[in-house]
Amino acid sequence: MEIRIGDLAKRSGCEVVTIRYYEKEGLLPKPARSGGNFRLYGEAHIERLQFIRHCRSLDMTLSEIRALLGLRDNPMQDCGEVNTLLEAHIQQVEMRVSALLQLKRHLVDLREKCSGSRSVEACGILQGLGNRNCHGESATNSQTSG
Amino acid sequence: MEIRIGDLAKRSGCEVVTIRYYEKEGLLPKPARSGGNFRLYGEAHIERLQFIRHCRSLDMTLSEIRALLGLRDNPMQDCGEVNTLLEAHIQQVEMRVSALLQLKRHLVDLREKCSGSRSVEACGILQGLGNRNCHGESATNSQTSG
DNA sequence: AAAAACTCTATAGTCGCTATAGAGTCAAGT
DNA sequence: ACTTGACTCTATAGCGACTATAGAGTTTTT
Ligand SMILES: [Zn+2]
Ligand SMILES: [Zn+2]
Ligand SMILES: [Zn+2]
Ligand SMILES: [Zn+2]
Repeated sequence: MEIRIGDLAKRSGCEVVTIRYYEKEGLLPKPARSGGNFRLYGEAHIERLQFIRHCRSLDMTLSEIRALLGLRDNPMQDCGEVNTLLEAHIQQVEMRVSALLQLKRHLVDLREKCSGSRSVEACGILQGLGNRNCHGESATNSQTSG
Repeated sequence: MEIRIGDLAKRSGCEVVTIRYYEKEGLLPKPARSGGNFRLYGEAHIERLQFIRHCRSLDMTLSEIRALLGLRDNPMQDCGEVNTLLEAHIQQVEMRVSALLQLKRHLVDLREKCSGSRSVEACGILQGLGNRNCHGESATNSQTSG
């Protein structure tokens, strides 16, 4: 059961170049080669690539995935690290969600500011964007002394 | 009122290199130079950079910001485009939020799968990640025929 | 004058791919 | 055997929005 890179791409829903990229990044082990130097993949590669794609669909970074693969490759280990990693990832996602929601609220506020007037000059949106006190910059920026 | 790049950076809460980058990208006009070839900025630059940073804090891309600046530079125009751009941006943010929420739900489901067992091999999380049917791939992937 | 702090340009790196160029390989048709 | 076409190979550059570095020059402070 040896398939070529194109078939693997089809099976995994991932581009050929991406597969080669994963190989270069050390996520996929180097496969056997045919006489004509084509990559030949087996079941293990297929399954591993699906694992990677699954993790990617969950927005994990390649380095998170590398860590998970490393754990998977040593099945005798304690799975505590898996939990830790997943937990950290969930928190990252949560943080991004709340940041985006705050963002959206601000954007919607901004949208209200255009009273449907005509000129750009009078548009409340652009005025709002030009106003530095429009929304709190306290979160990221705490060094005001100088 | 001419300030140097470092002061502008402090005022705008943005790195020196980033300011130079904005200049190269055409978002900030080339400033005057001192005898020693240092950039010298005036009020207009400060205000414009604050506008840019404000937009960036709303996660707008530089090309969206470029468009807004272009509109702002021609104040007689109709502000309809401003609205359109903002509306599109809000929708993008909304889409990202819902994608992230779906993601989070999946991640939380996954987290439940680890029953606190010990070995990585038996960990439900890794098993879940290895299972291609774990979550619907119908959204992105519709070409199953071949 | 010397040291520290700032600025200059140019270049490469980040992440997770995507796109391109130019060459080689393979299977099918004639 | 020859050609066509689909596939694959390596190597390199580009995306976006920066960040980091090197090596030189300028200004300010001591
Ligand atoms: Zn308006
Ligand atoms: Zn604001
Ligand atoms: Zn577990
Ligand atoms: Zn899943």
